[in-house]
Amino acid sequence: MAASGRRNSSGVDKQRLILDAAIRVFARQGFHSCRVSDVADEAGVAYGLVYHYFSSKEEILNTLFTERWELMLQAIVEIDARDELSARDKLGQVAGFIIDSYRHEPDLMKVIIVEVTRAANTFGRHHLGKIREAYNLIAGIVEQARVDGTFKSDISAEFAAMCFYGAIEQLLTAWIFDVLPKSDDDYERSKGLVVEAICGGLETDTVGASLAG
Amino acid sequence: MAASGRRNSSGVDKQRLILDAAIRVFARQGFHSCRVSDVADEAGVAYGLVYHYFSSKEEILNTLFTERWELMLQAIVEIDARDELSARDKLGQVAGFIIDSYRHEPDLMKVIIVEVTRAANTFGRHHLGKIREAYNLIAGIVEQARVDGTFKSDISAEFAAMCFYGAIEQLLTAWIFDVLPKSDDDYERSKGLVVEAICGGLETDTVGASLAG
Amino acid sequence: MAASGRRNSSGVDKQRLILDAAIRVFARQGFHSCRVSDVADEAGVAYGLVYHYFSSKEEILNTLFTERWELMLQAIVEIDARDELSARDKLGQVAGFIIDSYRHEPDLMKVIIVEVTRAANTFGRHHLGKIREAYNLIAGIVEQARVDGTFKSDISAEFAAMCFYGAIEQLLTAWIFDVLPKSDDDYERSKGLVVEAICGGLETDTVGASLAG
Amino acid sequence: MAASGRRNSSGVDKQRLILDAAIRVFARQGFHSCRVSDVADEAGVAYGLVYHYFSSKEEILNTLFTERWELMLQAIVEIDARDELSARDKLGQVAGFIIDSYRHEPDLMKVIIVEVTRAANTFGRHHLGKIREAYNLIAGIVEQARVDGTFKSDISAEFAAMCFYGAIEQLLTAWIFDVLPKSDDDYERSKGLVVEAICGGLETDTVGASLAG
DNA sequence: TATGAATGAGCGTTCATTCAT
DNA sequence: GATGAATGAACGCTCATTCAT
Repeated sequence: MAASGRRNSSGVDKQRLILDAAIRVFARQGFHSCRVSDVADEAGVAYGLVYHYFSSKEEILNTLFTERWELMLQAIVEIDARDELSARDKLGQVAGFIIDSYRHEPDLMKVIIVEVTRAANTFGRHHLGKIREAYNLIAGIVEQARVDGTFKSDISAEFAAMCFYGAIEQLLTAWIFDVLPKSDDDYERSKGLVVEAICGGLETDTVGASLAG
Repeated sequence: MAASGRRNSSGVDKQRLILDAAIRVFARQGFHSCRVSDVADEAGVAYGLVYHYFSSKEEILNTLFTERWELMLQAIVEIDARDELSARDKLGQVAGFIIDSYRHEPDLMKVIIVEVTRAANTFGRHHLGKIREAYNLIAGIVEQARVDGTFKSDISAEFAAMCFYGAIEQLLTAWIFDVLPKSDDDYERSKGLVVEAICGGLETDTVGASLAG
Repeated sequence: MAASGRRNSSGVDKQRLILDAAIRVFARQGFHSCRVSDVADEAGVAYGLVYHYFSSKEEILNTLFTERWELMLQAIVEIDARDELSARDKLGQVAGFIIDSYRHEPDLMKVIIVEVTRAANTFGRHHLGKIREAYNLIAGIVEQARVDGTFKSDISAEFAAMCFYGAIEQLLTAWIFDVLPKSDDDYERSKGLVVEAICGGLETDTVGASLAG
Repeated sequence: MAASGRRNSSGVDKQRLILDAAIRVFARQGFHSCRVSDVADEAGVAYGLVYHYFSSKEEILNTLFTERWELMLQAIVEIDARDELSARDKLGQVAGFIIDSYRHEPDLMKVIIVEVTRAANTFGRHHLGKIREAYNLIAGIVEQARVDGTFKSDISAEFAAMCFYGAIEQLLTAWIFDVLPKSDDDYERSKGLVVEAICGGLETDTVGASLAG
């Protein structure tokens, strides 16, 4: 329980202190626009200590991303393992997990989305493998539903996963940059709505709608 | 026709030359990882000349974005004006326009997406207004369908626009970074599929599906 | 004649300016103990201009070394080509060239000896090939004399070259660090003495001396 | 015998451990290119301990140099005291001592030569006094021979000492950097050859040779 | 227009040294 | 003695931008 993180006499885990400070600074100023000294100042530690714990500024970001992304991958795996859930419900749980992550740690999620997953040609590049794992897990959920006939078979699972993931990431981005309103209620309702939009479609379920397809 | 672009004695529009070189260089190396001299070299001009036509490296990117984004906004406006089209068809035309843009000018679209719309806390920030215009136009199409009853009213138009735009941008991002296959056929089919996924939903149109919503 | 060195409007070759400043600064403070800004200040140019002409601080030193060492190699080759000279006379010319180099450009020679040829495990390492060329040229002169019987055959040419070069370099080092006196007369007399010491030996030419060998 | 070096409970003299580790690390990486922690790692101690025994990284090198150089000075003094030896024999003993030092402790001698005696404008500077003592002792041997007529009087003792010392140091440097071959036989023969070269001269003892002087 | 020499602020990183435990 | 976390000054290098020609 008191496992990770060295703890010095003052009971503070300086490495954690630096990581948390980095979250705030990266979220506020952006990874490229901040200096290592900004992180050190925010953490209240000396400049060099950052390099005692991390080999570079990049490694701080890598650590933040990996820590959190791994949690998400685990969560999706666990959700996918619950056989009692339908594909739609599984996707709903996934959306819920991601949206809750943003609710509880908006700065961290902002950093991960803005500086890593959406920064596809800089940091995202290094983590594309891990990012794809998430796509693949989502695609797996879709694929199962295609096989059992609840999802349309003419839309490939990979394609569907992109639409689903893209919609959620756009949602978070919209919150991050104040393009969509964000009350507790907005967050809660969004969990269901994003799944309704992607799984059920925007169209009302009329005969006309299905014919128009 | 001979509208924009000064033409010097040698008949070459150096400004255009620089812009086109910038597209290739930004796409290849990324905006932050390239130097102004890389762009100048690619264009075959002295790098001082870049500053004759553009006030800064950023202004090159701004110009590229604005040029293209304006075209897209116009296209959406025109699509939206065609009263004979259903909302789904309008969205299909929008998706088609964006996908074709990528097909015909992948480097330019890569730059716009990777360096501007997805770089929300650097360049995207400066263009958020213009980007929102696109969101709003799409939302307008959705809103019309909500009013006439073809689209679900419990999903707000703004929310739906995010899902739709996010799905398409994710699709292009996947192509850009080779996460999804990209043959001519893939491009063509995707136009219909992305609309089918978002408007019609991933689920098959069974009674069960509508009950599950 | 006006060949090397770009010349700007003010008629000054800034690259040369920087090289000459570097000679003074490196000689005064040592390569490792000076900053690039010290060189720039000494040259009276902006910091960045140093990097306009040289890719790194090291390249400045490399350039200084290579320029001068090449001259020396050429000189030795030319001396060696003069068939009318005996081996001793050739070595005398070589010693004379090196000693004159120090007389006329003590700072440059100090830098070359202290920072390159004697810094065998840092810069000397990179130039060992060129340094060996000098050893080999000297060994070539000795070898010729071994063949014609004027030099002892039991001392290999390579070994002899080391003794000769080592003695001269030590001599210059002694001058550099004020261990030996250095008047114009000292310099002139040294040219003959170092050859006399190495070729003729320290011992007087008595029967006893040869028996003692 | 149990003189220097504290011994702790575990029977290990940590100071000696650090010094020996430093010899290996300095020889392998060079003094400037290694960190204090490299030395500590090599010694298997925490790097804070290095500062318990030495006031600075430099003091480690100073200690290594001083220890060894003092031994050499003592040896030369003892050799010089042996009245039964000729000057040439004394110089032969000195050369033998230095060459044997390198044979038995090549790393230590490499460090002393490369990092101190040849690094004249950094560490050599601090030890110039001690280094000069060696020059002077050698010069003393030569001077004695000049007085008794066995050595040429027109070559000053100080000058001769430089030639002799320079030749030997160059020889060791050549071995250190693999410029000359180094078998046991090479080492043994070199002892006599270096003296033969400097005292007897490279030239064969012909009348011509003495006339040429 | 066109060139590229010249400028200089800015930043990531290293590492010797200190010190609380 | 022994540890290694903590400090912070120092420096090489980049590159957008300016400007004289």
